[in-house]
Amino acid sequence: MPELPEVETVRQGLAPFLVGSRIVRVELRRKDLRFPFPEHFAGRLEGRRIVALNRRAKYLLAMLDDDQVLIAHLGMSGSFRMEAGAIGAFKFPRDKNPAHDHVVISLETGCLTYNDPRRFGFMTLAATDTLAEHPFFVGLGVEPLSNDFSGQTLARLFAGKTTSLKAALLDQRNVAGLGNIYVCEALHRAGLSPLRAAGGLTGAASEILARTVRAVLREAIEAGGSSLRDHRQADGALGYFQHNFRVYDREGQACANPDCRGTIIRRAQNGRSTFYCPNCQG
DNA sequence: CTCGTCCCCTGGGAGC
DNA sequence: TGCTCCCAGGGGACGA
Repeated sequence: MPELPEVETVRQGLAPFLVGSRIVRVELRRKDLRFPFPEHFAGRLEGRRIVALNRRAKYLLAMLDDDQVLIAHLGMSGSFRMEAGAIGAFKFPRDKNPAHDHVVISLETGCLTYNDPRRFGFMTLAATDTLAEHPFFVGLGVEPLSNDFSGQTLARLFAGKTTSLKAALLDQRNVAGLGNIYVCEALHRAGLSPLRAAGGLTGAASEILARTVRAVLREAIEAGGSSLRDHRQADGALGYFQHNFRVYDREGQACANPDCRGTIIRRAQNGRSTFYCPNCQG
């Protein structure tokens, strides 16, 4: 699911409701998601005020007023939904208990529900000042929308690597936040074959690739992300970047590049589907 | 290092 | 309708 643009869309949608709001009650409807919830999870959240809502790679980070961070990862199918309402006025999802609503967080500003059919997502708590050393974050690569990301960065990261461009971009230790969709889309826009060795990139190609990665992420965020099955914006609205896919899930269709008469193909790389145009991606 | 494979889990779609 | 099989925005463990 959720790659960087979807997580960022969720962050932007939730921030107006969460930042400055106090957590009133936390209801856990099971003892675990991908991992067990930490000890006293609900109790450690209740009464806390959220002072900022940040994102690192595909992680959402709710900074709390006691210098703890609520870390949330959406896995493949996780989503948050915010139902705004004054305190006392919002309703805990009462009668209906939708099968995959696993966490319900009541705030002064409304009700935040975490839904995750496949339960590959998770939530945990960490101390703010140790976040950089936390196992989830210590090995994470560069943020592709930060000033640290450039063609030079890519060239340095990929130098000497024999692995494919596809695998190198998907590896969160290099660039953090890209997933299968946006790697495929960026490589197509850059005119680069996903099969090429990452270490063989020229300086010019690195620049183009860095630019297209940023462009495709920015456009996707602008579009509210890509809604395939599970992704929703925080208010429940669908993202619409999936209509702008040029290769992802377009096997057998004509290449979207107007100068190209190729046909999109799908092939497995590192156990995941890669979509690309063998004609214009060299 | 890099690869393939299997795993976590549920659901949707294709094909029979 | 129903069954089986394959596939899915992620990530990690393990062995070759």
